[in-house]
Amino acid sequence: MATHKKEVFTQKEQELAAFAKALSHPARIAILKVLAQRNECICGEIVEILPLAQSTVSQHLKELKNAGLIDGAVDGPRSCYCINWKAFEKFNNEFNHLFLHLKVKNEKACC
Amino acid sequence: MATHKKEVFTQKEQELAAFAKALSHPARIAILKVLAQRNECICGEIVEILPLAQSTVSQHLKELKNAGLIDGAVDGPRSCYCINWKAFEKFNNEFNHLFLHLKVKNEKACC
DNA sequence: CCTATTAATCGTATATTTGCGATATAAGAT
DNA sequence: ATCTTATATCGCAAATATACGATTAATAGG
Repeated sequence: MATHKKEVFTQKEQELAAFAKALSHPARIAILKVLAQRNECICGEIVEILPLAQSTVSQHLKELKNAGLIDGAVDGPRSCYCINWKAFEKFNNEFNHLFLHLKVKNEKACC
Repeated sequence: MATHKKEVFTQKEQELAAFAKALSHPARIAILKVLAQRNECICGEIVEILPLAQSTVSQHLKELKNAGLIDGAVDGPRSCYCINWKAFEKFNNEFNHLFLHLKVKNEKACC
């Protein structure tokens, strides 16, 4: 009946899942790649590069921004986005912390 | 009208997005934590630990398995799962490769 | 003020995800 | 063979996500 019992899980679990969710669509990966490659912040350029409608790109940007992975600023009539590297570092750290240090403990697979 | 234009993106982008999607739910993060902490492979224990129905847990396990993040083996009347560390390493490497080495290039934020 | 440009938002259609109970399956125990 | 235990799968309901066109908002330039 009910959907999404997210509240039941820990803060960390929800946070990590939220990060991962932001990365869970190829379009958003592609957007991040564009933002990472250009030193300048882009906006409508992304629309030209990706085979998606302007409104769709805008929506993906919004999700990335909500997740904290990018920053956005209004620059006159256009918008300027760039990657929030600190957030990426945090995600990477949390990810490594959660799993990779446990790897040493039980490297041997059991199945 | 049409949904999901995933095909339009590169193999790498789709692959990374698929990994991220597998991690994009707190329940799956929690399952992976349990699997990582126990040296032995678990199965129904997860159902007892998580506040989810057996069928729901089974479905999450299936998704993790499909994504290649865990391995599963039938052990008599029960099933045995464990983390596929190689897949995790691959995910981590791809992730770092895509973004973190670009960080050096343009550390200075622009927004 | 009017117009063009750029981006955000709204409305809508469709697809996917999530969750659960019920049922099926498979193997060990009796 | 039957019963029990442990999982997977099916079918369904509700929630989300994805994509797009159309519209709105905001600004720069004339």
